Amino acid sequence: MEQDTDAAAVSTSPRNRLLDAADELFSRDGIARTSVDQVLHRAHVAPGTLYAHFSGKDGLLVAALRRRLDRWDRLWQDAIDAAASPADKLLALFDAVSTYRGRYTPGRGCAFLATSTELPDPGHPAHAVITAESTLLLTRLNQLAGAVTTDDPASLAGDVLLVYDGAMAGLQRGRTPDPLGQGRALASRLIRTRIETQ
Amino acid sequence: MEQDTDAAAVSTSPRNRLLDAADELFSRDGIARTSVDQVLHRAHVAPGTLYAHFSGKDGLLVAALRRRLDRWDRLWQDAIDAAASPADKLLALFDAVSTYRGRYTPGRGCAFLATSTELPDPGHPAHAVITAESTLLLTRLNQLAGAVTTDDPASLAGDVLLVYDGAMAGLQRGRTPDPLGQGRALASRLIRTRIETQ
DNA sequence: GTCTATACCCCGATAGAC
DNA sequence: GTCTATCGGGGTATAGAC
Repeated sequence: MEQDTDAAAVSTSPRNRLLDAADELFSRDGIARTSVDQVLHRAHVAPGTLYAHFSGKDGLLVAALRRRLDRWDRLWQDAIDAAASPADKLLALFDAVSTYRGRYTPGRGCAFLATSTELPDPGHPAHAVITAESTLLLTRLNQLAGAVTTDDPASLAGDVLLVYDGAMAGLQRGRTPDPLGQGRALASRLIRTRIETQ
Repeated sequence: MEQDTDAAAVSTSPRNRLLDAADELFSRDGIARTSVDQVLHRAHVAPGTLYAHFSGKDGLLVAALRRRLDRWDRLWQDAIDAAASPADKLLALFDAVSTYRGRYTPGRGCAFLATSTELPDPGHPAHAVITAESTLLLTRLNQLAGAVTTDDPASLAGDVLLVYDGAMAGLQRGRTPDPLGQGRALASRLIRTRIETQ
């Protein structure tokens, strides 16, 4: 046995290997269906090591979500900074998702949407990170929409968020080939309409 | 003990009580986090009865999803028939969701999206019902879009599906108050734009 | 910090009387 | 069909040596 299921898993610290394994398996197979044993095996780590670094499965999940949100925050901001026009800065949301999925494990969709589905209890510790992601999306989209139009930017931000959520759900469902591209195209049209009619 | 957690649960057959309990608990707390014991207790039914009617927890889930899809199919079609214009028939999708949520247990969002998240394995028996829901949405939306515009109706149908998925994900996340109303409004604008520019 | 071994619990499913 | 009692298995978490 002892076959390497993940080649990169052995090159970093046990803590990082645990986060990598958790991130990938939770996203791919679901949280409840992924046992701690599977995570340990994939990370090449012993049980005690997990409980030395995290409070348990929940603690590992929260840490993985937090890392995911940090990475996403930075990557999205970089995409915004690289965009030239206000419209492109708003559309950078969709490009950033593509970049994220290319750089890290694509998974099956949005980990925050998936976690809020699997653990609907607002009292669960993961809920804090889920809420933080919502706050980040809402505040940043509102800022960016304000640079595109002065006529009810909150409404534009809400529309873009709705389309974004649709793309995330579309990735999860997998019934259409490219929900991200479709969402970007629709958002682009929405923005253009706003600019024209103001 | 022996307290009634659900008043209506005792008035129908054991099979229906099981379906009601499963539908509500799976949707509210998640499938994995809902134990068979909880379903049995809520349905006031003994273990053997469940396994006399269904193959097990999975079988119960599939049957509950199937009933959900049947109800949704009928209810949506009724809303379409009641609508006057082609545009309203396309928008009936969002009204039908509101009606469904009012008539049956609202739950936290879309059971098919939630199930595809919790059980991503395409080999799982629930996958057949999930696919059937996708097919129903796609085919019916394409038909309805064809009555609205002759210029690339598939694209309009795809946009409406994206907005619908966004509303479903929005219900799940619960970060904005009324994703369904917002989705209906956005879809209405998309349809109007198509009619004007053709 | 990391390993092997294991405790302890809950879950899904079944057995057998009625 | 419905009840009570229970079996077997896999789950999370911990203990104790190194």
